[in-house]
Amino acid sequence: MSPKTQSPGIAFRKHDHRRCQRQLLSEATQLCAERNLRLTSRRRQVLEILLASHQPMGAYDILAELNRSSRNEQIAPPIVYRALEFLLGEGLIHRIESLNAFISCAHPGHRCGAQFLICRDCDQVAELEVSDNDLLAEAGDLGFAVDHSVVEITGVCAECQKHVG
Amino acid sequence: MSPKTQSPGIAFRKHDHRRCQRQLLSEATQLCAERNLRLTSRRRQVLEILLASHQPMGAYDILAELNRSSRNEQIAPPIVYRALEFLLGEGLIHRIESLNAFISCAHPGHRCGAQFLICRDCDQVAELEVSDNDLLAEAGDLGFAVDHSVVEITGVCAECQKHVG
DNA sequence: CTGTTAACGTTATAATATAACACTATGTCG
DNA sequence: CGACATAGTGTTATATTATAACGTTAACAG
Ligand SMILES: [Zn+2]
Ligand SMILES: [Zn+2]
Ligand SMILES: [Zn+2]
Ligand SMILES: [Zn+2]
Repeated sequence: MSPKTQSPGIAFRKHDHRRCQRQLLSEATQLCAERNLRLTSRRRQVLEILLASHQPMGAYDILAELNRSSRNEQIAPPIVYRALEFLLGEGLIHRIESLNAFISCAHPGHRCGAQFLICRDCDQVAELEVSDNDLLAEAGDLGFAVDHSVVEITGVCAECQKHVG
Repeated sequence: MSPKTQSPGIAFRKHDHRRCQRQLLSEATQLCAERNLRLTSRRRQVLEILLASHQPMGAYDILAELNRSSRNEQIAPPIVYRALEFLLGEGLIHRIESLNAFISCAHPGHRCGAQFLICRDCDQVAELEVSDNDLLAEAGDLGFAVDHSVVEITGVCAECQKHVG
């Protein structure tokens, strides 16, 4: 049996992230093996950068991180974007459209889109996994065949609401 | 009594768009009057460009359109972005994050975010107005104070599904 | 008018993303 | 093994989207 995925909203709760990180990387490795795909070192490198936190990162932040760790090579944007493209395609990461940023997936494997809560105070982002019935029903009524959905809710997280008062 | 707004999914149905356009522009004018805001000629110009269709347009497409219509001035990006910012703020248009594009709002006034169906075949975009209970419930459970929500569903519209088979 | 502010115009530049093409690693088959 | 096909990588240049900064003009209140 494969390891358990993270519960919704993990980023907003204290947890043993070291463990979380290891688990997600191992799930990714396994998933690529099952699908007969190559999680090359570049791809893993980019995934690991994103797995280091539950924060979203811009492509150029990732690029900078790559260039920091790997001395004496100068890595260029296409390398990052290609790795991101692969990881997106396999549902190992997500793109946050409203931030032009990328974030590691909290429960890899689902390719159909996720939902995010984005705190505009602390910039933390939590991935949910809600079945989005109301919307899908409406789409269905109009005969629309859903492919991918982007749901990004901006606001203030519980923690930050306390600190404002 | 103010004029009726468009029903959900208007862009996917045949309708008298000339009328639709006039109505939305008049609603916008009225709404700005009520709010004591200036719908200046630049702002109206940009709104009219977006009202010309129910299609999303990139900022630079709008810019090109401005430069086409107004001979002998060369308009620059900030002008467009500022008009867009105003229109967004008043809920007269929306930003489609996953397309980096802007679209006229089908029922102006609601500032809290909308839902879109985006056909990847014909590029048409329909605005819905669904109360998004499942998501808001989950956000509520986590104590998250919602501010703005982005919902963009990509797929194939009913019409395009026919033409594929 | 005259001071105050909002909107506009202009220039330059930042931030994000991709096209195009050459090179290298990986695996297949004779 | 060695030739081939293909997927992945590296490199350069450039496209696309968006904003900073600052001066000018228009609108409006006193
Ligand atoms: Zn974690
Ligand atoms: Zn927060
Ligand atoms: Zn219409
Ligand atoms: Zn369509």
